[in-house]
Amino acid sequence: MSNAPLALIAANLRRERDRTGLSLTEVAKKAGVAKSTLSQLESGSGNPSVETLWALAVALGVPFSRLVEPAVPRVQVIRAGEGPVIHSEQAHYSATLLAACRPGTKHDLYWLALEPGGARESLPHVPGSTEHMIVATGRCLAGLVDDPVELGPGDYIVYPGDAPHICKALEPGTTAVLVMEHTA
Amino acid sequence: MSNAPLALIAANLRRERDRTGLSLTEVAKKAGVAKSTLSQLESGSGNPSVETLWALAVALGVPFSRLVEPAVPRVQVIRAGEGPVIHSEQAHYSATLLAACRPGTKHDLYWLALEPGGARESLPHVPGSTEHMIVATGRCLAGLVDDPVELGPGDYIVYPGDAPHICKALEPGTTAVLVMEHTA
DNA sequence: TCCATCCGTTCGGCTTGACGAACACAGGTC
DNA sequence: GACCTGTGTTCGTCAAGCCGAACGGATGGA
Repeated sequence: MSNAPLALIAANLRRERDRTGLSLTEVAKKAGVAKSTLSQLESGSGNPSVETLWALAVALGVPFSRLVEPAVPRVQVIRAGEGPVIHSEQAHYSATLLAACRPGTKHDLYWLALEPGGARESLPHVPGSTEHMIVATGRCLAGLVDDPVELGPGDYIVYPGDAPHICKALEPGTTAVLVMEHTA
Repeated sequence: MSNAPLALIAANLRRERDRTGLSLTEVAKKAGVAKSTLSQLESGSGNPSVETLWALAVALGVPFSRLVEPAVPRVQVIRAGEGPVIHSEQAHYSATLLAACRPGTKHDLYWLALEPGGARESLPHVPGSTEHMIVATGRCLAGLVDDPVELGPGDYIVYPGDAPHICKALEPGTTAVLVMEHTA
């Protein structure tokens, strides 16, 4: 979240336009903005209005945020038990980080291995974050602290990550995938 | 991706400011913009420049895109076998959509149930997309068509979604979580 | 009641983004 | 060579965003 998104926007506009293979003139016409405006934006001068940038995003066929945020990466495999184990506070669970939230992406990916006994109770973290959990094997209790839900294999739950939530295994060998989505 | 983000921005600004509990005056001062400007923006009139909106996003402690895109939900559970099955071309596999890529988010979440026999070979889809797969149960062959990798429970793989890739069960009852990340 | 202090809104001004036209340049075609 | 059509750039003009100040309203002491 740098303080000067203008250069970033310039680079993004250029990159996306290159991707489509369209000319500056074509994109400008398609978006309904003056080509002079687009030219200035791609050169890094100028502070576009939201409407202008929006029109360009539509013309380029990309989501708005693609023009305002950094770019991104190929094939990688992490074998079970190989990845960096992030938390392991109690012996009752471990979380392996599979994919960290690189700049440009908006989610972390964890593999959870849970054992009955301790409840993993998380305090709210980053405001605006959302957690998605899919149970792979076993059974567990998950969701908000004041309204947990029992889940089995293949079950899926979403809940706000910025509210107190819980995750507690009901069977030995319970595993799950956790997608931590950062909207903030 | 409506064509009039102004009303959306207005609502988002108001909502985020309410969340912080700050007054209009405070936020404006913190962001370094005139409170008159913020007032107009929250009332839906006005088409802010990127810099202005950026400053407000920083002041509110939210990512830029949070102000430009629709809001999100709360707790939701999809039981195994309940969600909409998106593809089921061959009897050899089914994909259940758990979380669709809502505007503002950047990934789809699928639960895959695979049976040996057919190979699910996907043509490249959206340029710039990336797929993350974690095997829940069973074994399968996944990755790029010309260099597949054998995976077991808990194994994780990332690969570009815009290249030809494959997913083929090696055991009956193979299940996996698929995160389709849209960077474009 | 009066005053103080906050809230958010509405009002002129200055600044700046967006536009269209004119511009310089490159690659074809005759 | 002259000519046209495309590229992307740089100008001057106009509209609009942004600003600060002045405003009406709500609250809370003294």
